[in-house]
Amino acid sequence: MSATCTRAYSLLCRFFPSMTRVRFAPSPTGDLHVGGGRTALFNWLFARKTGGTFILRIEDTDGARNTEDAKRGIEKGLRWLGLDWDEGPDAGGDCGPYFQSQRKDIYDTYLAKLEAADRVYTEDNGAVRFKFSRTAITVHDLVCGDVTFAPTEEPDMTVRRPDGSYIFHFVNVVDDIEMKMTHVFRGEDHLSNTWKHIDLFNAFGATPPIYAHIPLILNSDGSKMSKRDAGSAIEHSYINEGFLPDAVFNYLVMLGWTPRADKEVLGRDELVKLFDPAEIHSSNARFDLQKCQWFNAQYLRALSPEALFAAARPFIEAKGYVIADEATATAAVYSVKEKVSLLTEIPAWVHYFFREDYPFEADVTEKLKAKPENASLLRAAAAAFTTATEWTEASVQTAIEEAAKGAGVKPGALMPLLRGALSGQLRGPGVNTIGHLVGKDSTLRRIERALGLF
RNA sequence: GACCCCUUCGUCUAGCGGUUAGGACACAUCCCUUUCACGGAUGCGACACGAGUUCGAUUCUCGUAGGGGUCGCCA
Repeated sequence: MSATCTRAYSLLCRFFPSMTRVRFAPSPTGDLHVGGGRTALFNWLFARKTGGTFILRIEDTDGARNTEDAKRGIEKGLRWLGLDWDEGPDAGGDCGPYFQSQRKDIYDTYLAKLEAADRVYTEDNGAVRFKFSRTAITVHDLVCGDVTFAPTEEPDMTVRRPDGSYIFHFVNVVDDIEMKMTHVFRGEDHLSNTWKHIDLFNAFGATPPIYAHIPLILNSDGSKMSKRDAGSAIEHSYINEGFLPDAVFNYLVMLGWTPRADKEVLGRDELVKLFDPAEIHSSNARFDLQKCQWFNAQYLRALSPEALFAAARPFIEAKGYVIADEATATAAVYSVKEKVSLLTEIPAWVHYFFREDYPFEADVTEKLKAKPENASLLRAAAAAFTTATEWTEASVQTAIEEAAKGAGVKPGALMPLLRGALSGQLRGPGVNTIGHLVGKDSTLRRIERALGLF
C-alpha cells in the first residue's frame, strides 16, 4: 500500500470511524463460492472493525439464470458464516432496492448523465457504448499499491444492451456511487478491470472508492478453483460436511491475511479487533483441506457438551439412529469429541450408544475368537458387573479391574475384549465410559450377545 | 497475443540489509496410554533462477522462468 493511501485510510478511520460503507455484491448463482464467502468476510471484518456499514447487494441483472433458489443459497451461506448485513435483502436501508433487477430507473438516469456529457454513443443495433477517456489511469489499491494502466486500446465498453438491460461494469459503478461505498474489497480478478470503473466514476464526476483487491483461493494443485472442486461451495463442502462456521470463518481469513497474534485459532471478536486491511496478502493461496479440518477439530473440542451435541445431532439422526435419551446422547457424543475433526465423523463413533444390534467389526470377532479363554474372561466381567451395587464410571472401572484380578490377568487384557463386546469396535472412549453410559442392563446384554459369537 | 498481479519448507505463512531463516498444518520417530485419539518431545523440510546495488542480500533494482488474472452485448 502506498504511503498516501495509508495516510488517507488512517485519517478516514480516525475521524470518520463509522462512515465506512462496504458491500458484498454477488451474482446469485446458487451455493455461495468460498472465494465469494471470503470476499464477503473481509468486507464484513472491515465494516465491523471500523464501525461502518456492511451492505448486501444482489447483482441479478442476468435474469435468465438468477433464480429465487440461487439467491437463497447465497444468503444461507452468508448467514451460516455469521456475516450479517446492515443493509440489503431483509435488512432494508436507505439506498435500496438492493436488487439490481429493480434499479433500472436509476441506471437510466445515470445513462442520461453520460449522454449529457457526450460520453456514450448508440450503435446501429441499439447497444450503447461508453467512450473510454483513453488516458493513463492509476488504481490506488490498499493491497496491491498503485497500479497504473496505460491508455487503453480496447474498443469502447458496452454499457447497455439493445434490449435496454445494463452491463455489469456500469451498474456496479452506478450502485457504488448511489450506495455511497467508501471502500471496495473484491477478488483480484477484478483488478485488471478497475481502470474501467474509475473511468466511469470520473465520467460521472464521482470519487472512486478505495479499492482493496484480495488474492484468490486456488485448488491444492494451484489451478483455479471452480464450482466442482473440493472445498469450493459453502453449503455443499462445509455445511453438509460437518464443519463449524467459526472454524471455516477462521480458516478462510487466514488464507488471505495473517493476524498479528501468537496463535492461529482466533474468534470473530479477536479477528475484528486485529484486522488491518493493509496486511492482506498480495499473493494467491492454495486451499488446504487438512488445515481447514484441523481448525474444525480445534473448534469442536472447545464446544460445551450441549453445544457439541446440538451440532452433531442432525448428522446422527441423518444416519437413522434414534436418540431416546438426550442426556446420555450428549455425554456419548462428548466422549468422542477429540477423536474427530468433522461432525460427519461422529455417527461412526457413537452409533452403538443408540442401538443394541450394532455390528461387530471384523477385527473384533477376530480378537474375541483369538483365544478360547476370552469367553470366560467376558463371563467373569459380566459376573462382576452383575454384583455391582452402583453404576458409575468409577464403579464400572473397579468391577473390570476386580474381574481381571480374579481371572489372573491384567486389566489391559480384558479391556479390549469388553470394548469389542460393548461397542462392536476396537476404538472409542474409555470402556468404563461406554459401560456406564449404556447402563448395567444393556452392558450385560451386550456381553451376552458377544458371547454368541464364540 | 497484449496488459496486470504474484513467487520463503509439500501447504498456509513470519521476516521488512547482517537471523543457527521462526511458527502452524501434514509427515516421521519417541513419550503418555485399555483402544482410537488428545497432549508432550524430537526430526524432516524453503528463500524459483540470473544479473546488479551494497562491506553484506531472503529482504532493494532489473531481467528470465513459473503460477494466477483481465482483455464479452457474463457477473
